[in-house]
Amino acid sequence: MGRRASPHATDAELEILQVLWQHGPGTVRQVQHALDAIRPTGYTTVLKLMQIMTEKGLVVRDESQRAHVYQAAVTEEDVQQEIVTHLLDRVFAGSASQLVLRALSAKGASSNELETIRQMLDTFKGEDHESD
Amino acid sequence: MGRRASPHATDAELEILQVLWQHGPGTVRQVQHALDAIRPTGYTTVLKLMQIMTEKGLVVRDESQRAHVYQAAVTEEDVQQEIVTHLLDRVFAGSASQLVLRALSAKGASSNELETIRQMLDTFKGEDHESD
DNA sequence: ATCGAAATACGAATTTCTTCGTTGACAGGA
DNA sequence: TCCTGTCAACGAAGAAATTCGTATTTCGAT
Repeated sequence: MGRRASPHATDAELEILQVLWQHGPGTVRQVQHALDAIRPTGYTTVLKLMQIMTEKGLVVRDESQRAHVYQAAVTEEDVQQEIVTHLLDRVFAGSASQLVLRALSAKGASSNELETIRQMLDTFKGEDHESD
Repeated sequence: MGRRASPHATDAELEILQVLWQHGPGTVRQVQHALDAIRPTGYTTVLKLMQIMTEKGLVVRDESQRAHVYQAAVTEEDVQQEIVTHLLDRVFAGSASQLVLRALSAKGASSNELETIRQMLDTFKGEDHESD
């Protein structure tokens, strides 16, 4: 049958969204250049993707210029949240600590990052308190 | 055109792997019952998936019995690690702390879980030292 | 006004994912 | 033995994803 019940962005779409999130609004050409720097990517391929993303509502475009300017229509936060929620269900059986463990060992997080995470923990401890 | 060795387990495949990880080796019927309890799932659907997973090397099967017994051929750890690594690249631009943040807010982690995570942080601080 | 570069639109070809119907094999009981 | 229920095998159908070739439009420079 079809794909996911919830409108997930695909891998290729996520790559494009990352470019838009990091560099702000841009033309197809600009996005294609950014992607091509990482991996050979054709112009029409990127164009087609971005047209589909427009239909899906993942991006919006300003057609007032000859080279249309595209902009992310979903926030980085929302997309990240959705994917992580889905991931917890499907791969981690709901265990957030398992996920965190994998995230840490995935890249040998720096002390800097560890400190950032520690502060987040404190924040959460203050906000949300429920015993098990 | 064979299927790639062990690229990415799909969503449906991950559901099956979870059952095998949690309950150990089982027949198609057993897995189908487990999945059906969560969501209506046909027998032949599960069978087909597990046949494909065998080709991909995600599971192995013992055919000595009439009802073949399937077993996960990849560990939960490896699959989780692979997916998180991919996710960091594609959605979090390498920021582990961002991923952790989303994981925490995804389910309002319990104090119990927060404590577990805190301990993991200490472990990592001891193991890996970089900046700061 | 014309030519050429650059951009968009269109759609085809290919692959993968997911679901499920059908068929044939096989084992145990009446 | 023959019937019945269970199982694996096979393939097909439909949707989505991905890539890219070709046609068309448009802007600006000559």
